[in-house]
Parts: sequence; C-alpha cells; structure tokens
Amino acid sequence: MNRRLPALLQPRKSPRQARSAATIEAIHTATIQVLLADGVGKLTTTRVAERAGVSVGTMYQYYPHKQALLFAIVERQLETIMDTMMAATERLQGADLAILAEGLATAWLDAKTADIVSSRAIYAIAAEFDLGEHMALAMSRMIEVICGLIATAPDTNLADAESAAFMVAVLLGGSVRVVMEAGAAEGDLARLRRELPRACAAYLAAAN
Amino acid sequence: MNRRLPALLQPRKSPRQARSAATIEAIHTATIQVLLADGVGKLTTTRVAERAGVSVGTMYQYYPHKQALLFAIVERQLETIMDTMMAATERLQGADLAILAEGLATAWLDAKTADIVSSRAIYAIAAEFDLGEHMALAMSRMIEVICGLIATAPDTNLADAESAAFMVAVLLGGSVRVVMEAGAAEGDLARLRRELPRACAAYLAAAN
DNA sequence: TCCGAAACTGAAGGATCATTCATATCTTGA
DNA sequence: TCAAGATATGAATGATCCTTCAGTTTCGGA
Repeated sequence: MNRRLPALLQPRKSPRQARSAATIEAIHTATIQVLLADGVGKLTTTRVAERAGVSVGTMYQYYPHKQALLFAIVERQLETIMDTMMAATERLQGADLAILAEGLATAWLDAKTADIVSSRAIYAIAAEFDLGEHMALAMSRMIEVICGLIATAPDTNLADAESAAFMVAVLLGGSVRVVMEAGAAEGDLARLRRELPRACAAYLAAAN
Repeated sequence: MNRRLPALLQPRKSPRQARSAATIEAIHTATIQVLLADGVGKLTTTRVAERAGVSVGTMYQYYPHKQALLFAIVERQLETIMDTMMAATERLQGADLAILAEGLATAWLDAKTADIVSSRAIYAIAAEFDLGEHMALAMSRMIEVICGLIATAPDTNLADAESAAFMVAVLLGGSVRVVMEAGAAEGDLARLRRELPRACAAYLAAAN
C-alpha cells in the first residue's frame, strides 16, 4: 500500500559534542512544526532545516535520508506511549474488569494527549510512508499486553479473551485517532475523555 | 495541517460520448489500483494514465489537476457510504437502543467492506490532502443523523444524546479505519463484525 | 460519405526537491 | 595556544513530476 522503507533506517552517527545533540533536537521539533503547519506534502528537507535554523547538509549528517528522520520521530513517540501504557498495566494488575477498562482508556488518552502536537504529526507521517506495518506491530503488542492484563482480573470469565483485547485496542486506537485527526477540537477531546472509559468498561462487561 | 485544496475542484467537462465515460471510469479504477499497489507517494499522473491505458493529457481534459481527480474519487465513495447509512437509518426508526446500535454498526461495516479496496484507498488520499475537514464534515453529518435516530428509540433516556451519538460515530469510524489500515486481515474484520455491534449496544445501554 | 465537434496523444516546459561534497567553522584535549 | 577531530554550510546535481498544447484520431449526425 505504501512506500517501502529504505534499508538504512538508523541515524548516521551519534552526537559526541553537546551542540550536535541540540541540533538533533532542533531538527526533530522543527519537523513536527512544519508537519503541522504545512502538511506532509510540504514537508521538505529544506523547509525543516530552515525552521530548525541549520543547513540541509547538517540534517544529512545525522540521517541518511528524509525517511530515516521521520522514522526516528515516530519511533520515539511510539516508545513514550508504550511506556505510559506499560506503567498503567502494572498499576491495573488484578483489578476488576470495569476498573481495568477505565484505567486503560484513561492511560491511552493521557499518553496521546500528553503531546497532542506530536501525536497529530505522527498520524500524518504514518499515513505517508509504510509505517502501517510498523504501527500494526505496535498494536499487536498492545493487544498482547491487554490480553495478559485481562487474565489477571478476578471477575474475568471471557470466552474469547483475545478478541476482547483486540477490540479494546481497536476502540481506543481508532476513536482517539479519528478525533485528533478531525482537528482535535477541545470539546471533542473532553467528550472522549468522559465517554471512552465508559464505553470500554461497558464492552468488557457485556462480553464477559 | 495538510495541503490546501486548490480552488477548482470540479471536473473540467462532462462526457458527451460513450467512450469518454468509459475513460473516466478507467481513470478512477486505475487511480485506486495504483494507490493500493504503490502507495500515495508514487501516485503520479503518468502512472495512473499508463495503468488506465490513456495518455496524461486525457486526464487533464476531465480534471484540472491531480487533486481534483482524488477529490472526485473520495466524494463518490463518501456518497455511497452515506447512502448506505441513510437507508439503515430509515429501517431503524423507532427500534430499541440495542437493536439500533447493532444495526448502525452492521450498516457501517457493510458500507466500508462493500468495496474494501476503495475504502483503503480513500484513507490514504484523505491523509495526504486536507480532506480532514471534508471528512470531519461528513462525520458531523453522521452524528446528527445518529442523534436524530436515537431520539426515536422508545427506551431512550439519555442525559446527553449528542455525546452518545458522537461517541457511536467515533467508535464506528475509528475502529474500522484502524483495522482496515493495519492490513485488513480477514480474521480481524470478522472479529470486528462480531464484536463492534456488541460494543456499540453495550455503550448505549450503559449511557442510557 | 463527409464534416465539425469531441476525444485523445505525448513530447516538452518549468518547477520542486532529495541528496552530495568541497569547504569553512567550532570544540576539546594536550 | 594549537592541532585534530567534530560539526556545520549551501550551491550544485540529477531526478521526478505536474501540467500544457499543438497536432492527430475518432465519433455521430446530416
């Protein structure tokens, strides 16, 4: 469906001096800014470099090509989200299904809204390149985690725990994505924050 | 966030002879094929024309630019989906909330899976250009329709019907999108078909 | 059969963009 | 302070792509 990722995805070199670390950071935030301001279609190396206050060549010292840069950004975002979710999972071990569902939904919303700007940017990148596979992988890891968590609930009696976990993951991922891409009006996010935990809890209760 | 749409969105001229209608159709299907085979990034006018078996110039006789073509395709898809949903709405007037929720979910799944290929392609196009607004509009129309439908349910007692409708729309739209973009494995779609109606019904029941 | 309109062709113009590399500047340790 | 490595620069290259238009082919009615 989408562009194949080139072989070389890793950063070209690691920073040895302090200034280069700052440069990398500047490039990252510039990329996200350009992405949100001008869209994926106008995300050019020149524009990013300009916004970051560096020259194009500098970018190529750290990333072998544009896609490696985008990949790095997505990767970072994905990791912090995973961390948040893992922390929540620890906390929710052994809780009842209702608590568990609400906890997962809240954690997901927290993770995604912690840096709304980046989150929205990620969606744009993922759509353009074939990070579909990459994100599908992240989702299946999420499903596994949720599945394991559900098994620890004392009141669980699910005929098909995996389907339930799949469904929870899909409901969380999908609804938040749709709302954030649709402009992420504050009101809509507030609604989601109120209703999504309830929806997840209701689903698990019904499936149980 | 995304590229602005150029002023001229309408087709350049309407077909007068039979062959031109066939040409337009060929261009449309070719576009979707290229989109799915090579991704948005490689969706070039030349490639589409080649696949459609026409010359580039021919394309420009019907669409003032590439975006107009993509816009037309999205538009068409959106319309058929809307039609399916409206038909379902008629059928579900006055039904209980549970029936209603399941009916909506099933209708949505039917609409989206009727032409999986096109549906997936649409998501790709919408991400690239700023059809975000356009699709947000479609979604808010959906919310209105659902809201009206909910009001006709005899067992409705919702404190905030609009939030409930919003939530149903978001759950439907999001979950299907995520699954289809993640490669749309047959098994996942089957799961969704089984669980999504249940999830919607459970949510509405809990909110009522 | 013939003609004007409709539809089609595809090479070429013009613009954008990713990537490179020879050169310049800065940092650090000795 | 100085040299060597690290980092930054940005004009130039080459490739890709959208869009145009002058000319050709096909269609349908008279």
